[in-house]
Amino acid sequence: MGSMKVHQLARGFWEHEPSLSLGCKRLRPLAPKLPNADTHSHSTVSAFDLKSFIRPESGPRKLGSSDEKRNSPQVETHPGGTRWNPTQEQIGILEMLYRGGMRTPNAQQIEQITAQLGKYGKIEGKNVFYWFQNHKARERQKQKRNSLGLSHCPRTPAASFTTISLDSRGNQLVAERGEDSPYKRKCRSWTFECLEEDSRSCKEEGDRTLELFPLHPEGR
Amino acid sequence: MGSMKVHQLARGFWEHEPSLSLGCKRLRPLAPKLPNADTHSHSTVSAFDLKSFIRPESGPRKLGSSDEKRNSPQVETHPGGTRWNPTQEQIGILEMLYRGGMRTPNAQQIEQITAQLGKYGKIEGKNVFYWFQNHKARERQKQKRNSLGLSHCPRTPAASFTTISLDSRGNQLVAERGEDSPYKRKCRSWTFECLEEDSRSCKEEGDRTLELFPLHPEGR
DNA sequence: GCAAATTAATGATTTATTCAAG
DNA sequence: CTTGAATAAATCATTAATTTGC
Repeated sequence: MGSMKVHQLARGFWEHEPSLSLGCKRLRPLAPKLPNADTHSHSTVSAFDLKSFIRPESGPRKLGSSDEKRNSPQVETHPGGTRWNPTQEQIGILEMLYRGGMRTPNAQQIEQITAQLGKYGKIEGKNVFYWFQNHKARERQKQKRNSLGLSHCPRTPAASFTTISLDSRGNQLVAERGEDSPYKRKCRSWTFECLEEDSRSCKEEGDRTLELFPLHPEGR
Repeated sequence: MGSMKVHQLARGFWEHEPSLSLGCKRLRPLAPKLPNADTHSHSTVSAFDLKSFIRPESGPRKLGSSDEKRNSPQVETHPGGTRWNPTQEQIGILEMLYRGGMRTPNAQQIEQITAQLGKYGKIEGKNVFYWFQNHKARERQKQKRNSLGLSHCPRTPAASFTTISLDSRGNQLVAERGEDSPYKRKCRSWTFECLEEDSRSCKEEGDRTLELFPLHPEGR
């Protein structure tokens, strides 16, 4: 939960290259526009709240104590807690789900999976998200590579959707593939969180939460 | 607060295809695709504190009264409120920051920006995130297109990093570009949330909030 | 002058790549 | 070398602009 600390030294800053080889995509018309129209409108939806949990504490350094539930038998270390280090059970369940047909779990599913897997070790929703993302991509690559020798790719059996649930008693996760129905919907909303951990800022006080703007009460 | 409802009918489900034409891009399907639906599940959990704001109520329909600030002169409608529709002020500030050099704000910066822009209209952190993502990408495209006629691309002046801050008194956002430091760090953590809103469910009572899981009290 | 029909922008997602920790 | 993490490119989907037919 909370505090995850990912640090990464940014490389240049992805200014990838100027490569002119853009190809043949479709160039979108993209005429310049000049919207400046008058004040536009507005608002729409939502707003949620992003909880600003930025837990100031947690020195950038070692810590490794923050987790409460670390009981997992797993050896893993993740001392400084840098990146998720899945336990066997976690991987097993994920693979099971994948084999069951799950490819891109929606937010709710991710939540559930995360909760389940959390019993076996530290994990966050994004880890699950990424896992599926990566696993899917890598399986595809692998298959593509293999297909060079094979005739035509078998194509994954199902294009249907999968819902996970669990048996009421066993606390078992169950992935069932459903047929496609008329609508599919997916939404996800994110809350950004970051514990900053700059080399310099870490010695500062938490974070200033001052009001940046004059505070137009009214707003648009 | 809370309550955001994003609904969107998903298209198939990106099961992209094994399309053999990997060499070239994939052309826009263009064909209508029929969405399918799914029943999903759900429950909540969450590893973090995500407040399970899934407010059952709030019919998908009109509402449109929720905003307090609706006095905007704009004609607007944003009835169902689907996607963020930035106001002029918001765009202006974002562009200012962009011109100031900000390209990929980190989570804290996003929070601050969001808080500020929220004064001018409804907005969420992800909108800010996406805005920068899109704006950056599109500026790049534009430049690339232009560079065809020009000699060499000027390349954006700085690859350095930008931090926003605000002057302690003025409540002004200030974007300052810093030189690159040895470390750059960026982390973001997401909280997944989803309120389902199926075409059918909308006429139903809110949403099923069944507990899929046994509810292991412990959950990580 | 409006409002449906088109088109241009652009918000939101997904996929492909890249980077680096272990 | 494997694979978690993160960014950028490619797409998709909606909304605002515009255009067009009454």
